[in-house]
Amino acid sequence: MSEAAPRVAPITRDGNTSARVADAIREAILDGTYPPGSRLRQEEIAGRFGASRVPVREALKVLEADGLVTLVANTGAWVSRLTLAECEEVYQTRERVEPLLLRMSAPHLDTDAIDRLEVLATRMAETDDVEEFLRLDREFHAATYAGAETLVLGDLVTRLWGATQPYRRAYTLLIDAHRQRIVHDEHHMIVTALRENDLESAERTVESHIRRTRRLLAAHPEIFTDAAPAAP
Amino acid sequence: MSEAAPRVAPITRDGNTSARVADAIREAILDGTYPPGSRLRQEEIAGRFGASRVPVREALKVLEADGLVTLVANTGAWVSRLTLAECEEVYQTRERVEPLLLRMSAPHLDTDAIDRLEVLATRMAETDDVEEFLRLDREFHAATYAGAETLVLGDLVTRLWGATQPYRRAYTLLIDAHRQRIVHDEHHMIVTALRENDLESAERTVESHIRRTRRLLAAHPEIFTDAAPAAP
DNA sequence: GTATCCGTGATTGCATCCAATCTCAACAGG
DNA sequence: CCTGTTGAGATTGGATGCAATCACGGATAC
Repeated sequence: MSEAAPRVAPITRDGNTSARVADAIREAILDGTYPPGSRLRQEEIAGRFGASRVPVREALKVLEADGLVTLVANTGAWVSRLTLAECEEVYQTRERVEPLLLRMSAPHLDTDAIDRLEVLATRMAETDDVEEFLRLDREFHAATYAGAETLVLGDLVTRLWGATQPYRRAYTLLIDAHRQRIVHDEHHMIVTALRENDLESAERTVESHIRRTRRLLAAHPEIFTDAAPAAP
Repeated sequence: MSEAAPRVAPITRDGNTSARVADAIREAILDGTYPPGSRLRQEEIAGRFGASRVPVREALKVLEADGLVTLVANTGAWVSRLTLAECEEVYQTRERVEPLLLRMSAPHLDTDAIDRLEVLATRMAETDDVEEFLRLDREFHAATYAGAETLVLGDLVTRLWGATQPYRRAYTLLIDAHRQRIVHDEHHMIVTALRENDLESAERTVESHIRRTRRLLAAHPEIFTDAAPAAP
């Protein structure tokens, strides 16, 4: 490893080092610290967390199942890179699945929760910072789904969001998305539909919200052709 | 462990022991060898495969991400057991996602492939053996999706099938599903829709095919209350 | 100048060993 | 008779070390 990375976490012996490592790597991928195509070396990561390579390997396996990391036997691990086609596939899947999750969540959202959604939607329209926009966007949609008492579907949607996060960031940087009024209109439409308990309308709105993003991504294939050391 | 389990596989050193172990455990869960709720001991599995516990643990992590195994830190691993509500959730997800996968697959299925589908559907209607019925059913639907050149959606559907496989088996045993004419009618309807390149009809048919199964499962909650040593 | 073939260093995969934690049954107390 | 506690055994979690494999640069042939 090139430089002596400082230990990010103190030594804990709580019996789930690999889970901590997985969460930290996931976080680093989602916040852009590890961009798509970058190599993940076991020893470097292990050093960074004051752990051995065993829990790191387990974490990488988990992240591979999450679709965030691509492993090649005897060769190494890279942060997954999606092609445009794969990204569209994920978005199409989201178009089908997120309306369902919203439908399951809606009945359990009380007035307070919906008020908070409105606040988030408004703050999102006002911020100029891309990272904050992304964070609020994620938080908003997560909050719309928070009522769902699901075991598998919530995890699935989280995974789908995670897989496309780097491209959402690139696209937001490119498009200046917070300026696109339609995005915020859609968010407020979702809030209204939830307030009025109109599940049909809520479902249709998220669906077209996602579809619109997919089509915009498809209109900017250059996002997917950035050069960087990558796995095949 | 009670008896010395024979080595199932010869010693290979191809650099992916953990993948082999994961596949084998998955297989064992899907074919009912390890029923839901049964405990998976690392050492026993390691012995069975002539491997050490390290690759076994990696395999268990992967299977946990697949939803097939439930891990509890410092305690152990169990084959996942779904509640009726969770199972319905998975089925509802499948109702949304599989039509999409079929739509993506259909254009790439040639006449030969569709002929083979018809053969599978017919054989399924003729068999009396539950295990064979399950195998053919799985094979039929997998074949309808085989045209899809997807990276994530195919895996997702495979996962969803895997998570519900034990309950599909229990339900088939209970219901004598191969006698239910509607099942085979639906299969043939899918074949016909594919032959006529009618994507809308194909989508709607798989959707109701899955929905019907979900409702039948919901009508037999006793499937989910079998007593067995289980994780909380 | 280009393509092919090693050989060395770096990196991964796995087995073994030790520490930490949980399970479970026997036991003491109410 | 029931409940809470405790200690031995079983089981998991993680660190270290070694063998296998791969990446990559230099040398050689054409």
